[in-house]
Amino acid sequence: MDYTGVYENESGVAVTGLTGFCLDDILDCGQCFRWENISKGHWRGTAFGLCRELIQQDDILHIPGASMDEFSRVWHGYLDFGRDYSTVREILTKDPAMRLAVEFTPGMRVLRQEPWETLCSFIISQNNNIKRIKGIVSRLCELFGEKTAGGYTFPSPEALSFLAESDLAPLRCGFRAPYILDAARKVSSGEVDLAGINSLPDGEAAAELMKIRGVGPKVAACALLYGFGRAGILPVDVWIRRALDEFYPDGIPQEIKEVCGLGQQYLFHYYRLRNKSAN
DNA sequence: CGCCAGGCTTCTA
DNA sequence: TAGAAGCATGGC
Repeated sequence: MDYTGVYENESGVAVTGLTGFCLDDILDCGQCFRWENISKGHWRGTAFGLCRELIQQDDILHIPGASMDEFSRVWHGYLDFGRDYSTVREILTKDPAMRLAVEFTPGMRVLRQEPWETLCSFIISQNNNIKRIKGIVSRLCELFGEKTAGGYTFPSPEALSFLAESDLAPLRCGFRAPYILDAARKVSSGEVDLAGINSLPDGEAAAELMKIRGVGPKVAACALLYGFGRAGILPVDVWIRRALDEFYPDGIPQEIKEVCGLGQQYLFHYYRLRNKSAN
């Protein structure tokens, strides 16, 4: 367990005794696109239709407005508290290159996001930069999501399936517009069965997602890792490609394969920040 | 201004 | 079947 207690008080929920948890690293590492930074350790965003602030002060996470029930239904899973990251770090640090990445941001975690939102967001991510991905996703939610207290939900595949390509023009998402619509239509019709993904092995799960135009190996891998909790799947983008070439010319060591998708998140963040000034 | 971005589809040899 | 070109848009 990566926390020792959860309490509800008049302002919301507090998660105490956190270890291996750094909100700033978790929400600003390219795995999610709907969180806005207010100040250090303080973020606002929407997940599972709930607009909340997340505030970390040392080893305490505050979620104003949340209830105990909401925490166990939504945030426990979203923040991946069901997984013991001290064990994850222990496995990853067996490998010297991965040790560098883990020690760089020991508080990294991989969120467990909504499957459809994750798939759609990473369709938008292709050949794109994180700043602009956030803008497109934000406009998508404001235009086609449902208004909630403080924000907007991520639009359902059904809602998007009725749209024409011209309706998506305000998103300014370029060549990705037909991909979004194809995904929405295939998911809402059941031609691509998101609910059934969980019962498929990795390869077949990826193949199911790749029935959608604009979904290739990388987008499918991201959806499976971030949206379906497949810790052993490793998305390879341009940054990870460079890191793999530098650190693992002979492939990923067998001993870390079961959590290499999680390792990828530490590595992505480490390598990107090391080889760029920032973003 | 030019290069590039959490890639994919299509064209070409 | 491998490799390159083309793709919209805007960040830096």
